[in-house]
Amino acid sequence: MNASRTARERVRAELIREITDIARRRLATEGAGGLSLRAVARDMGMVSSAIYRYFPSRDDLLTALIIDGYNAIGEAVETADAACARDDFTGRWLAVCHAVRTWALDHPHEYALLYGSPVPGYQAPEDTIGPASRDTMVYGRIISEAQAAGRLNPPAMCPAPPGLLSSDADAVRSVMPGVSDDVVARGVVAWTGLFGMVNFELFGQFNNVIRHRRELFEHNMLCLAALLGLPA
Amino acid sequence: MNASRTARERVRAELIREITDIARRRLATEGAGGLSLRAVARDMGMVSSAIYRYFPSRDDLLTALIIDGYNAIGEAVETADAACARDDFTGRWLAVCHAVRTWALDHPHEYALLYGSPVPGYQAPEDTIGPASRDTMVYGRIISEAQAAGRLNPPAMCPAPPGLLSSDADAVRSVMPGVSDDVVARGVVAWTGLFGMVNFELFGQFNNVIRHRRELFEHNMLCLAALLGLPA
DNA sequence: GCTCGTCAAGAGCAGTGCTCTCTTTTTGTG
DNA sequence: CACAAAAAGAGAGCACTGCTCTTGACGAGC
Repeated sequence: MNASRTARERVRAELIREITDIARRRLATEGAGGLSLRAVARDMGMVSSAIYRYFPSRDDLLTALIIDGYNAIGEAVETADAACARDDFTGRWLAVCHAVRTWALDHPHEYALLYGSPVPGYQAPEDTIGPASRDTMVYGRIISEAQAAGRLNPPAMCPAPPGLLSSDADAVRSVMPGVSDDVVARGVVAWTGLFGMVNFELFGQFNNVIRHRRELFEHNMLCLAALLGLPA
Repeated sequence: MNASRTARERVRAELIREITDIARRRLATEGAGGLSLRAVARDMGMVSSAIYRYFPSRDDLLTALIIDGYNAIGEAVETADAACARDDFTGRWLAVCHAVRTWALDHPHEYALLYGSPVPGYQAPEDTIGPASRDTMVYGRIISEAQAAGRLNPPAMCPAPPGLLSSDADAVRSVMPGVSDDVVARGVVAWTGLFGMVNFELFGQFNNVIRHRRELFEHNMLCLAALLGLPA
């Protein structure tokens, strides 16, 4: 009986996988707003109402895609980091930056779903926050390990962070242990700077202005690395 | 005849203004995806088809809102900058940062329309690129004037920008004349860093992590000011 | 006064998310 | 093996969307 129940479960899981695959493909061509359950159903030769057996609403399908997306970019970042020498902290940071940018360029609509404007009327459920931090955890580990190795020497240029921020710094330190409030703040600058750069490129703010985007990106990420105090 | 034609034109212009006002109000509550011409028409006691006399398509209405939005944030940035002493370059930068952030928090959906993911299926027409750079021009002027006043002393920490980037730097220098390639690159870092920070706050990446957002924002913008070489 | 352009109004098309009912298929159990 | 229960598919239907087309009224210029 366990096997038979698994049989049904298996075809169900298979269908769910197929639905998300088709939805992802449609997402890539039409964008998040053009994602329609009816169209997905049509693509699989299913009647529109049947799809509600698998995803009770459009938002649930969206949630599945978001979780998959976070896991995909998280995995991309993890493998990029893993390919570097452990003590090449700047190289690891740069690899993470390029992994984020490359994944974003390869999956623009999925990236927009994760880091762009929230889909109107859609509220991200709790299930997304776990996968959502996979990439950030890799980043935090790099900083922490650089700190622990004594290779993190942030140049004295930023003002001291206001003491008010130490409680927030504690929260950040859960993914980036062992660093000072100052490094936490710089860490947020670099991390948001990375995504700010990717957003500008992807969302069109660089159109007709910046042509050598990869080069500028890499150079700017090195600037942020210097701000972080990673070795040159 | 000129007066009468003007009379007609006047009521037409008045209606267009009313439509965009209502659309903006709906945008604020429903978001870009929920912007519906029929709903706007209903709000003004108009039959849905009549609205197409004024905006031939939903995208045209969106374009109008985008242009208005760029002008609004541009104006906010301009007045914030104008309120500062001309030679307080760091203060002007900080004022610009806060103006962007405050405007974004006050008009989240409009901001998302401008700096968030592009609306699927919507292609921004040429008319938007002028107003789109109002805020950037203020920013560029601050950097240029600081440079001209000899108050821009970027700390030696970034690597030299690759020569490949000098053509892109020329393009950027059209809004930020008189600065080196190095300053151009740092300028892009700071500008994208500003919007990266605002995006993270607005799009939810700081949820459950950062509580003192204004304080962290200001501190981080000061870090970026230091990276730019603005006086402390 | 008549014509012509502008506008409001309505019907209609194709599409959407989602719900309901009805039927078929599959499954675990007496 | 037969049968009730659970799950899935199919279809109709509701209220909504953007957009088009036609019809009829109104006002300005010849």
